[in-house]
Amino acid sequence: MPAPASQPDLLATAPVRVKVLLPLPFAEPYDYLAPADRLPPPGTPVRVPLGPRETMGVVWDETEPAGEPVAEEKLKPILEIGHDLPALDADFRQFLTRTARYYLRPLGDILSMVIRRFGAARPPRPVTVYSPTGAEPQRMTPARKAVMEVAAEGFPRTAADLAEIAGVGASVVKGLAEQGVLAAEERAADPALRQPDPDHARPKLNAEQKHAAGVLSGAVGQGFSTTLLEGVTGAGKTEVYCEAVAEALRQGKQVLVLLPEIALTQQIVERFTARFGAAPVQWHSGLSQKDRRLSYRRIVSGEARIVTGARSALYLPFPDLGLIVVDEEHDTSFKQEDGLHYHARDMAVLRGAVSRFPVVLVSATPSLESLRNVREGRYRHLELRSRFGSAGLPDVSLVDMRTDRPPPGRWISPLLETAVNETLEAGEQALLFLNRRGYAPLTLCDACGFRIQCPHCTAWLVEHRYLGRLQCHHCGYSTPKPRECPSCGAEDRMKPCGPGVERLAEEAQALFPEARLALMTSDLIAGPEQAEALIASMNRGEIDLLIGTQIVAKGHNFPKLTLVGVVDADLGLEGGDLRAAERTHQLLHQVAGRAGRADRPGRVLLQTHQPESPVLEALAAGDTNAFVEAELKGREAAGMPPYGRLAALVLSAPEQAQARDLAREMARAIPGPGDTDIRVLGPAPAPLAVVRGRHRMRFLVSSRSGRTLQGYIAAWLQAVKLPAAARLVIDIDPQSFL
DNA sequence: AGCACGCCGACT
DNA sequence: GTCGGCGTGCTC
Repeated sequence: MPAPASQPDLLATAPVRVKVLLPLPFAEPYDYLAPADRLPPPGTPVRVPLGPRETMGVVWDETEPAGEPVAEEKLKPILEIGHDLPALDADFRQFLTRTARYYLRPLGDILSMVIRRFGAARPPRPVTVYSPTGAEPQRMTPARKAVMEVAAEGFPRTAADLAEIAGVGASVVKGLAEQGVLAAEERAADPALRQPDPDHARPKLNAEQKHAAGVLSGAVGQGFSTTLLEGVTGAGKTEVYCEAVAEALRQGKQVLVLLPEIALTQQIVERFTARFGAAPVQWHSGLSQKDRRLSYRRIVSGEARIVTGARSALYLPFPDLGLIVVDEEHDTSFKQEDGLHYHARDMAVLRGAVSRFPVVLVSATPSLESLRNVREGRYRHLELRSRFGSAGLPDVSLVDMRTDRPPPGRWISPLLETAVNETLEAGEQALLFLNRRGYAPLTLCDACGFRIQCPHCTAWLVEHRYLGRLQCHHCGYSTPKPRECPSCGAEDRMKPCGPGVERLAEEAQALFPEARLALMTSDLIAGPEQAEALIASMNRGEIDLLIGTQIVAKGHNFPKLTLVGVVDADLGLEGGDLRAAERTHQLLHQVAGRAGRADRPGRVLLQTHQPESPVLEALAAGDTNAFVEAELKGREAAGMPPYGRLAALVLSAPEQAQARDLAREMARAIPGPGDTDIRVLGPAPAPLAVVRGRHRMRFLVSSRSGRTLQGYIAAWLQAVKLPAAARLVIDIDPQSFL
């Protein structure tokens, strides 16, 4: 806050125009005034007036004059420089600009991701802590004695802490301080961070790992490169990329390790702590506000040298970033699908390109995008074989559900049932995997056939029996399960239809009454600590049969697990999602990686109605290369990613007729065919035609040859004027088409 | 994103 | 006759 007296002084020299980018949906920065002799350089955070209010912004680079400059008399002065806020360096500003251009979003929207965090930069107010001076109190009372004993432990503590531990009132501490028995001292509330040591515990690497580690470390400090590090679970990928992390530390660089799921961070944190002798700084949505603020300050000050983070960590202004590792690079949760759509893996590569440092993508089952980039020579490729050799791979077999049929209303086939029994009798653990949350995905009236639908969306409501409610997995709507049919009024005729994990658990408990069973799903696990507790319990052998959704298939290692049953291996193959086959393959490969890590050979049973599908055949044969080869050929033939490109445009409006009419209007503005290979499909009702009461129409834009679509879409949209009630969401490289 | 300005229904 | 609904548009 500038002293009022200094205001006239600020404007004493002729003020000049400065570009300031605001965290609002504007593509261009606004002009403000700053004193010529104290010109804030680009990247400086500033507070500026905007209409009747104020907002934070960032001084931006001079841009190409977009048109008429704003009239001089409209310009307002910058109010304040954000002294304790992080400046955005030129590379980072360039990164934001490129992100905006790639995803066709106003630059200000991208900046808002950065500015949202500014609140965390303010240091906490210093606290007063007390430690003994060595002097004796004038009169020793029991209360004073208790305080002195706690203080003698040697850690400076706040008055409140001392009093609480000693079990006395805070006034006792104050009294001792006044007498000079305790010395007061101001302490910045951020404790010092223990720094990682690149040479703390260097692992023994085999020849292959050593080679890979050498290549990765050698790339650090040598400009931009992208390397795909591929290797099955247990092949030592983490140990290998940690050598590159160590090299970056030696060069004084910060390192960002991106992880797809909070559930995964705990074990990575432990491994990093063991390797470097200090815990990495974490950044993810599960942090408390206090921890997040602390992490933020450590990251933007450069104190944090190794940061493990979720995708949003990419948009933190690291002052010294010199390496990004994207672990589990194939994971679909790197693509943010709401609000700002961006793919953290792709943006990590962009970040490295802009700032000229290496990026390492790590996976047991790389995405087809990355594999193609390897084939085209854009990415380096390092492969690690399993240290157990191929003998460690589990035995995958298909269960044909058309012949090996479970009884009606059940989903565990006799073959799978037998296998589970054998496993449990041998004292080993089994896992049943079904990627469907809840009890039943559909509830219908067996009197009239009525199906319960979400009132706001076009999705069925999913029964969650432990909650006793029906829930919409798209908008979160939930309602108690009705006893009467909402349509015909028949009582007690609402029947669950199809399996969810909760129902599968019920079936399993009935089939295996002796088994100690645990259910692991994203909605039953409150946070990383709970996930960790469940994993630990599994490792201690307190669970015989684990039942779960996707969440169980993410990077855990259960040594006593020897059987995995995939209850519906077809699930991912339906629904017209172009990546379904790839996802199924990755998922099963990951699940397969769980089984039989130690001395026991693992078994995987895939229940399917399509045992002859090439995907399942390739999996049963354990032939990953065959799968990748076939899938890449198919994508190329279809002109689909990673060969072709896609973008989805979803137009939504409160009224169906309005959405339809506006979509037609947009369709009329579609640029003529010209000589391009770009095609527009639609408008069609989006797969989820109604979400949160808004009616959605979708266009799909595709280029078979892989030409970028951004220019085409931008030109198209320039010709369209939409009313305020309508919203248009552009999704470049959509993952799911919902 | 906010926030104001601006034209049509139920209230003192 | 006014208070207030949120549709449209502007903010350097």
